[in-house]
Amino acid sequence: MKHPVATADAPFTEDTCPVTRAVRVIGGKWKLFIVYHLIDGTRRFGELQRLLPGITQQMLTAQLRELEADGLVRRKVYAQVPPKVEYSLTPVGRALEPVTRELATWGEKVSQRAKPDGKAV
Amino acid sequence: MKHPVATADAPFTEDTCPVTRAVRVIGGKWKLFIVYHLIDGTRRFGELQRLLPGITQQMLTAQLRELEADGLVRRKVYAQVPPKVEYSLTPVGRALEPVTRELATWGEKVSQRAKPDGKAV
DNA sequence: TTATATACTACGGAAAAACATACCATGAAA
DNA sequence: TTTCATGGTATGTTTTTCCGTAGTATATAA
Repeated sequence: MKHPVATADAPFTEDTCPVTRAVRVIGGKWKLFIVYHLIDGTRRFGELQRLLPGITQQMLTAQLRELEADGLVRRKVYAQVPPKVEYSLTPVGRALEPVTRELATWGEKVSQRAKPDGKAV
Repeated sequence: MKHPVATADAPFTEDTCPVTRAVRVIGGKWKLFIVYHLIDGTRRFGELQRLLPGITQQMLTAQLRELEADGLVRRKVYAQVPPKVEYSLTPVGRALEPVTRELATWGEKVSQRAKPDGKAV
C-alpha cells in the first residue's frame, strides 16, 4: 500500500490532504458531539445545549456557526418571539456517520489510561 | 436507529463513550499524522521529524510518549552512540487505518473554506 | 406594567496547547 | 582534542482555546 508522504517540500495542507481538512472541520472539543446529536434529527438550540452538558452558549453558537460555514449543518430561523432556531445536518454532515462509527469501534480497543479526573463531554 | 444520548445525568465520559476516549487519544495537532507516517512501517525519531515539517523536537517527543502510554506506538531503543530509537505501531495503533480511511473519504466531500493562510502540517 | 422564554452577543480572563531557544550526553571519527 | 550525529531535556513565552458573567431583543402572558 502506497501512501503520500509529507515533506518540507510537499507538506500536508488543507489543499492537498483531505484528512488535514477533515481534522480542521471537525476538530476541537465539541463539534463531533454536536454532529452526533444531530444525527437523530433536527434539534433546537436549547435542546443541543441540554444534550451537551458543560458547553457554554457562546461555544455552542460559535461551533454551530462554523459547522454551518463548512456546510455540515443547516440553520433555520423561525420568525417568532421568543426565538426559535432549528439545526439539522446537511448530507455532508450526515456523511460523517461512518467516521464516527469507525472511531467508536476503535475507541473500544483503546485501553483507558488511569485518569480519575476524566471530564464529562 | 437508536443512539445513546448525553445528559447532565449521564454525560459522555471516557468511561462510557468510546468516541470520547478515541478523541482524547488521537486528538491534538499531530498525533493522527504521526500514526499515519508509521503505517508504512518503522521509523526513527529523526525520520519522523523530517516527515512532519514544522513540529518541534519537544512536541514530537511528547506526542510519541503519549501514544506509547496509550498503547498505539512501540518504542525501541538501541544501545548505540549516537542514539538510535525506532518507533512502530502496535496492533491497536494499526487499527486506526479504517478511521483515517473514512476520514479521508469524508474529507474529500468537505468544501475548502476560503482560508488563504492554511498552515502546513 | 412586569415578568418570561429563547437565542443569542460582548468583554475579560483563565487554562491549555504549542512553540522558541538553549542545553545535555557520549562514542566514534577526523 | 575537537567535531559530529542523534535523541533527547529544561525553561520560559506565545498562541489558541475555552470559560464565566453579564448583557440584548421582543412578542406574549400574567
